[in-house]
Amino acid sequence: MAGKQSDGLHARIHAVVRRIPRGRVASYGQVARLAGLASQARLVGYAMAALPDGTSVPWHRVVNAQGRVSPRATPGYDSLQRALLEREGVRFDASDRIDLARHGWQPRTRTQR
DNA sequence: TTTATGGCTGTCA
DNA sequence: ATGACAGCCATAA
Repeated sequence: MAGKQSDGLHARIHAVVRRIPRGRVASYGQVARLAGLASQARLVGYAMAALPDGTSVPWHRVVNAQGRVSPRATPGYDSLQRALLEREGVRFDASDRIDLARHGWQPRTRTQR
């Protein structure tokens, strides 16, 4: 294991984010929880921020618990995220909000439980 | 090493 | 519904 511990952490987060289907969104907390990092939603955000430009990780499918695109430090990226989501068919509310009940990613079929 | 901040979340007023 | 506080921990200076 010549790697660093953070590699596994990031890999785990990336794996979860990668599992988000197109046209769907997940919250940081949800991703964190699925990655085994319960209550560490921030780390997910940092892991996303650390992603390279040409990443294959659909970071734009990750939004906050309010179903909105979090205002990032870099201006322009927020609109980019929204554009990418709209491009996938995700609709935004008049308050720039996403209907999580409709576009929210559900890794488990809750209807059966 | 310490300090400060951050692509968050949940609870309380 | 909105606004303020605290908690979790990685990354940067």
